[in-house]
Amino acid sequence: MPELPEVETIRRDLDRELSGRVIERVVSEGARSIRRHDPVEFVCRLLGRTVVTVDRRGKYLVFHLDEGALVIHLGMSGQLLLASPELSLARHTHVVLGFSGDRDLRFVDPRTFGEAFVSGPELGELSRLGVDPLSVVSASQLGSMLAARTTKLKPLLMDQHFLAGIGNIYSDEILFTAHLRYDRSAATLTPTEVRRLYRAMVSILEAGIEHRGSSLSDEQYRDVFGVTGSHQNHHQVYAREGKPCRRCHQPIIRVKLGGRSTFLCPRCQPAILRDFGSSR
DNA sequence: ACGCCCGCCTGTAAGC
DNA sequence: TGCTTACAGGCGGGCG
Repeated sequence: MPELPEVETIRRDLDRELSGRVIERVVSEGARSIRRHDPVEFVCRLLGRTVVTVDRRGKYLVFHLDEGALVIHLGMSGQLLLASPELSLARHTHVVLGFSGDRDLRFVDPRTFGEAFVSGPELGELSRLGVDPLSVVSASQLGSMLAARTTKLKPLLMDQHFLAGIGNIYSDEILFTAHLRYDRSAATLTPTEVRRLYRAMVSILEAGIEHRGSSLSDEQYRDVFGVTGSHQNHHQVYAREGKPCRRCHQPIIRVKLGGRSTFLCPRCQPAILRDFGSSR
C-alpha cells in the first residue's frame, strides 16, 4: 500500500512529467473513485485546466491547477500510470486524464479504497493532517510531540493527524531500526530513545524514497512508469515472520494490533527498557 | 476526547 | 481439483 516513500516517488515523477500540461480529456468510469462528485461536474472542473505543480500532503497527491486542485489518494491498491492514449485500458481503470502532448494519466484501483476529488484552495480535510515526518526538524521537536501522548507508539506513528504519511510497513521498519516495541507508551520514551526514533524515522523514509518505494508480492505498488520499487529488499521485519533477524538472527514474530499485522524482533525490540547506546 | 473496531472492496492464497 | 474462507489494510465513522 502506498505510504510516504511511494507517494513521494510518484509525486516527483508526475511533477516533472505533467507540470505545464493541459488537461484536454477526462474519462471517468468508476463512480466510487470520484464519490464526492457528480461525474459531469468532476469532468467540467478539470477540462482545460493546467497543472502548475504536483505536491504531496501525507499520502495525498495534490495537483495544483491554474484553478483549484485535483487531490488523489491511492488507498490500498491505487496506481497512477502514464501511458499513450492508444494503449488499451487495464482492468479497474476508473479515471483517465488526457494531457496535452498525447499523454494519459490513468487511475487504476482494484479495491477502490482510493479516490480522486477536485477541491478549492482550502483542500478540506488535508488541512487537518499532521506534520510531514521529513519536516520534523529535530529529535527534541519529536520529543515534545510525544511528551503528552499516552498512546502506543505504533498507532501514534500511523495516526495521520499526528504525523502524515507513515503506514503499516514503514512504522514496523522504523520501530525495528529504533529498537523500540510497537506497544511502548509514547510519553515514556527517554531522550535517548526519542533520538533513536527520530533518526530511524528520517533514515528509513529517505531510504524508501531512494529505493523508489516498496513493492510486495501481494500488493500493487508501481511507479508512474509501471516499474516496481526495490525497498522491499531492504525490509528488516515487515512480512519476514519466522525469518532470522538480520541483526541478531532471532526469528521475526508477528502479532496482531487492532486487527492488523505487526512484525518485530523480540530480542532487538524488548518490552523492558534496555540501553542500546546512542549510535544509529 | 480518545481508543478500539467495523465496513468498505477485490485479488490472492491457504485449507478442506 | 474446485470450492470456500481468510487475509491484506487506509480511512471514516460509530460506539463505549
